Amino acid sequence: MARTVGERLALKSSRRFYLAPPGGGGIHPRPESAGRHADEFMEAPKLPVERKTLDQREQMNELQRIRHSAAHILATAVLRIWPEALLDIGPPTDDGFYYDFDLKGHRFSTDDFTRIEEEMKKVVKENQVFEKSVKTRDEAKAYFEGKGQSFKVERLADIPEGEAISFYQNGEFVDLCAGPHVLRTGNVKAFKLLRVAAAYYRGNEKNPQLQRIYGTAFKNKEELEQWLKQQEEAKRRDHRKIGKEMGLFAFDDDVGPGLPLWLPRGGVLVEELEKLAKETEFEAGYVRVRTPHIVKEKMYQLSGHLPYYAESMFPPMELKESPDDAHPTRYYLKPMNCPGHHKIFAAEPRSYRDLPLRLAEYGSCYRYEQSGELMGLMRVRSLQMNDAHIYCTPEQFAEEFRSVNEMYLKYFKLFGFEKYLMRFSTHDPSKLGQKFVDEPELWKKTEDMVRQVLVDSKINFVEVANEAAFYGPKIDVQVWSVAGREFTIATNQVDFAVPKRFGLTYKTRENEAATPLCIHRAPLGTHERFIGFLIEHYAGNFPLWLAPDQVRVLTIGDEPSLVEYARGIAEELRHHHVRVELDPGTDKINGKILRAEESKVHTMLVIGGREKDAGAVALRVHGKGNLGVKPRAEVIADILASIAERRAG
RNA sequence: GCCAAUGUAGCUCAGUGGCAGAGCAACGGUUUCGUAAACCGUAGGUCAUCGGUUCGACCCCGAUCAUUGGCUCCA
Repeated sequence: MARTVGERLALKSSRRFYLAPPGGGGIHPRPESAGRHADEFMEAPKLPVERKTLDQREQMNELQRIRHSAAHILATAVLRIWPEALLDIGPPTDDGFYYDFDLKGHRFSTDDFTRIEEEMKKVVKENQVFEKSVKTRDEAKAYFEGKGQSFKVERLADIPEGEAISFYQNGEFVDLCAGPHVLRTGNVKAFKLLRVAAAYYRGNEKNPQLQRIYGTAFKNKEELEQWLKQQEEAKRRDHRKIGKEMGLFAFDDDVGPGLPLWLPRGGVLVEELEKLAKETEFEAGYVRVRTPHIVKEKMYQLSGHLPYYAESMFPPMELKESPDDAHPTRYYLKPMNCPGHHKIFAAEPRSYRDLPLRLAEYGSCYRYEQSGELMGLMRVRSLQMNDAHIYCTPEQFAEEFRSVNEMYLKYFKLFGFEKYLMRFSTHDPSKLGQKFVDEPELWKKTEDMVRQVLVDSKINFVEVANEAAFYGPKIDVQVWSVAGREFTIATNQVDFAVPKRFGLTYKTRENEAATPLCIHRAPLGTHERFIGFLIEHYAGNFPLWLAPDQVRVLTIGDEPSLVEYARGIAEELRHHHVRVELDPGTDKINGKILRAEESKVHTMLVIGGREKDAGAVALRVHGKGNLGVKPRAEVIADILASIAERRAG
């Protein structure tokens, strides 16, 4: 995880297609699907993998070399046990390494790990030297053809003419490899195999599936142990685990995969986020709209979703005028909100005086994500987006974009996000009119403006050419789940193409029709993913304003006057809309505290005879322990202030 | 969608080709207590679903569903 942004980006692979309809030959823009924007609220485009130069490879740090060498040692061991295995590649990764094999007669399973690791240990103990040699292209080809290593033969073709074709050998194992490695196998002192997985050859699903073995390696056993411990820690923060423990959300087979049920405590998180967004957006001059969940097929033909996006949409429902109606009207569940908002723009005549028009909606969308892609709350099929579309004139554009960006930063500060990456995606001028809409001046102008906004805000960002949406540049905010997966949590996109497709116009001061520019933005992404991320970010220990259980009043015993005093406190808090419960039972105070701590109740007010007599409460805060006896009024005032100010603690 | 692993009480998990188990939670009592577990009892299960093998299947086999780990996808 210590990888720099640049390194991380370089590892990502790219398989985007804006273009290339099936069998369509030439490159031309995808239909201007409004939906495209919305989806990028959800998903990160992957970044292009560029073949590393030999210079870059030389800069591999020690840990990466260890891991790269560990991959070779793994392959050495596997070939000793299964000599018929075909080899693909075995690079270091962010937190370890893998090696891809094609092995017909055997499916790797974790049961094989002990055996493979034993063999790897032998290789390490043999302390073989990693010896580099150079072959000509023909020699290399002949060598691998002789061994039947067909993947290696194909990989040879990737090496540019003029670049040396190098091999590394340790013991009996020889691999096509640009290096670098550690000096000897004995330098790989701490490693562990982690999991097996399938991986398509060259990442293309049309290619054969290889068996991939993942592992990790460190400089020494201590660092390995520490990393394994951290992985355990991460598992405890997993939003799926905490969500179950805290009763935040649930899935049910009868409801369907990827369709979360928000339980009352999770519903609190939803409500609080919406409250935050509505206040923030109101202050920023947004107006709220609402659009239906189902929309006629015609709309998605106009937006361009059909037919290209159809497979990511739930299949349509058909309305027949009569049982044998040959032309039923089809309705689709909306996969995004943009088309509806465009129609709201179009619903009334617009003047330049109406702009900027900022239409906001926490819209419910449905997407038929592939079954294998679903992941807790992070990737779902029903989602609610913190969506808005800002329609404005070119003159207003920079200011609007800037204030959207500020809204992001305000949110991130509020939640204390530190580890995120803003990725600025721009166009490639050579692909204007193909991958990108042919508006060279608008591209340049808006990209310069976006870049300036980012520079002015002094936040870290990376700029990635050729990754913009076809209709304009954009900023994606990338975060990482505790499990290490990367997600787009928020997005801010410029659109100077789709409003035209919808025929949206406003009257200028000169009384001419002009097409507005549009900004698609979702700083809080979707409830599902954002809350999933928040759960992990806070490890379920939410600040008071967000905490599903804000306050619990615990009595020491159930003596009636004591319970009465405690109930009065709870009622006063509830009157101020604090989520408070009373625990008046006969359980021992230790037991009550244990249960409150376990369910992550933020503030516990312990009430015994002494507190009652003094008009006080004993304050205890989750994770902070007993904070002592304080006057009742003071504690209540502080609770209310903390909630109103959305304090961090 | 593809490959693999997993699926036992609300939760966390034991278990065996021959009557289905524990702790916590729930429920009923007893206990009247000072900052992370007082005690006793009760109830809770089509062992994911469907089919097969077997005298007998939670266990072995197959299919399906779901989850998880990857791959692919991500408009």
